Amino acid sequence: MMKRHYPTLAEVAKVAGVSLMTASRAINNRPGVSPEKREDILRIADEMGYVANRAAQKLTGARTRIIGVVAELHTPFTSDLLLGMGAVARAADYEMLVYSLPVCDRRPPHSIIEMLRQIADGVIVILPYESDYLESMATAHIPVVTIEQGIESAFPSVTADNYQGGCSALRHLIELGHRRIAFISGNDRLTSARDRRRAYRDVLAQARLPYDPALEVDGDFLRKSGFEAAQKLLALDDRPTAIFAANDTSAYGAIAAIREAGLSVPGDISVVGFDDIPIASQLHPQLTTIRQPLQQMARASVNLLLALIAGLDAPSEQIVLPTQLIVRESTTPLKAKRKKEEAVKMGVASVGTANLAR
Amino acid sequence: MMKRHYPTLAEVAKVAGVSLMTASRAINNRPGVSPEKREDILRIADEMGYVANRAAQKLTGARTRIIGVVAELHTPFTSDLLLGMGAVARAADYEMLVYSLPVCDRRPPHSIIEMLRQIADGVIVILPYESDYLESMATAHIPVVTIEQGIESAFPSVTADNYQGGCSALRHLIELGHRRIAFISGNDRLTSARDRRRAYRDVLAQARLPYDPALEVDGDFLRKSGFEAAQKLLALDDRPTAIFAANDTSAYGAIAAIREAGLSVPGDISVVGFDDIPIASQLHPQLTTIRQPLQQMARASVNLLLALIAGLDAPSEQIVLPTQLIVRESTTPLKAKRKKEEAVKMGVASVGTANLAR
DNA sequence: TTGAAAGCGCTAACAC
DNA sequence: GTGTTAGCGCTTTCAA
Repeated sequence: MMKRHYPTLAEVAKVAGVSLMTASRAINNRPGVSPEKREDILRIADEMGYVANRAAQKLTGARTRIIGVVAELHTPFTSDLLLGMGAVARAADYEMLVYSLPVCDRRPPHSIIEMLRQIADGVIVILPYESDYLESMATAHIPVVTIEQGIESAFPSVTADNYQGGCSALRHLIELGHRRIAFISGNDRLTSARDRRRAYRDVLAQARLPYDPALEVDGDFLRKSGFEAAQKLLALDDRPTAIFAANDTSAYGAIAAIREAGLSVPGDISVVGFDDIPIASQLHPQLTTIRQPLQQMARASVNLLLALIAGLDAPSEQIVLPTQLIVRESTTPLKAKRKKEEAVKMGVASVGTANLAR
Repeated sequence: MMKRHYPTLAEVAKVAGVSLMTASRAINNRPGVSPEKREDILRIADEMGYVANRAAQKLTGARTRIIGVVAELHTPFTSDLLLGMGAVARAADYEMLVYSLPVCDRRPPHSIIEMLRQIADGVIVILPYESDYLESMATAHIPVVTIEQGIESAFPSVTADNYQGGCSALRHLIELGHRRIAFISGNDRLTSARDRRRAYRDVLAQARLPYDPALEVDGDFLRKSGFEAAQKLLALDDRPTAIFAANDTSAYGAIAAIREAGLSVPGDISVVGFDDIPIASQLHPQLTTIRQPLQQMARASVNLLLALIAGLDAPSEQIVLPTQLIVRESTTPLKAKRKKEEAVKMGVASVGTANLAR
């Protein structure tokens, strides 16, 4: 079952009756080989099942046509991003290998990139939440593109327009008539989180709505933090009628807390998330959210990296891609709620509570 | 910012005033170096930031201490498996690189494994649903371990005990008093799916319950198939009181269909899934399911592979790991439902079912 | 258009 | 203990 080994280029050359170099040129589609010989060599290589040894290629300083990716696999849309990147890479005749970044036990990014450097032609780093990453990467000897980091990155980077997305989310709520709108923040170590927070404050100001610090609760992008943040908000005397959560995961945490308190989404409180994770369209309620342009981010990052590899020494380029508001079930005009409240206050309880119960 | 290059072993040796080989031995922790020199060399290597070049190591036939993994990243618990495998690998001082298998555009597994062979010391393949995979892998020149494939694999493999898990799921429902239990199957090209189906039939037979083909609906592990399968089941004259879905994703699809029909889970129909995907404990209702021993599978597969790499030529070993029934909210005793039905039917009591309800 | 030689960074096998 | 030699599979350089 285990053949002795795969054929080497020398063996292919021998069978084809040419020198090593001619075979190399033919296979790498380089000039300097007569058409007949080239065809011959390619056929024989194929028959023999020849596969170029990338370790050997790399050693000589040549390209391996592999790109490396560093990513935290457990993060919700990482796999979508990776799938997209893989497709783009393959279309360019590149392979992609992923280094799975562990959550806690993290080794110096430096050494990971160094390992990938020995294999790949370039590296894309999908930055983790916890990020003292960039500093340690500074001396990479290989083209690097980062994703998910804002303008601060010293590397060429690709990111979603988090600020614009946050603005869309908030404007959507305001257009629905909401005035008391809360914000559940993400981990502010990430520029994406900071941009979303900034959008919240800016749009409130633009709309001349009062800014109430009690409505801005700290979170960390995780479900649990969304749950707890919502509990805090629900405990307020004058609780919000809408919540903008910094990401979908914490939005669903908030929804769970709202329901546990006997309230409904969007009946009592509208919720907007951010990211449009896959299950956002499947869970009940389907979540109104801001879609990250994952496919475009994947495409842009790979293309940028390939350009760097090709030697187009793009100066620290920052690509920012637009987001999209996706309106689903978790938001509703304030009007409905107003009416309901009025009904309750007027003592016409039966209708209102019947609705609430459902 | 870009230093010219990382130091090579020769350079370290030169600085340390020893020969290349002495440096190599010291760094690889091999015998044949005096303690003082060894310490010296290690210190200098560290100071110079030396990192062994794995491409070069691989070329000489030595170990790279990298394991390769082939996996479909979008499959629900793949990332958990990968996280676990990564942790185990790192604990053994191995790194792990993942090849993301595209969903459709698939290239010959052969060539993927061949690529990994040039980099890694061994490969773990998490088999995809669509699987004409194994044949094409047959000539791998490198240790290979497969996950998620049953006994048929020609390779050493690690798998969850799907049959036993299916039995637990069904017995749980029977113990709750259910007699009309439906099954929504998975993709039968996978042994895991076939084993779960077999468990369904066997336990029904063991419990002397009638087998009704109408209650066994084909699915493919996807949410949509669960949804549609449940719709078929709900359309039956005598619809089931419980459903065993071949995986959690299709179980949630079924739950969505049940709710859409105005029924409740578990009030009207109990549902058991399989896998215990992360959100199974977070969605409403929290899903009763069979937990795959992912951490153990991760551990076992890596350890098995490392053993093969170490030359312990384990004959095609098949490791089967036990699953665990996790009882949550989506299942409930039939009793409750029976009472409701009795009320509806205005007192048409059935002695036999009362006994069964226990 | 072709081929021979040198060497990428490392290790296994053999000297000393 | 230590160093020297050869070579892994390939590409780059240079010569024919």
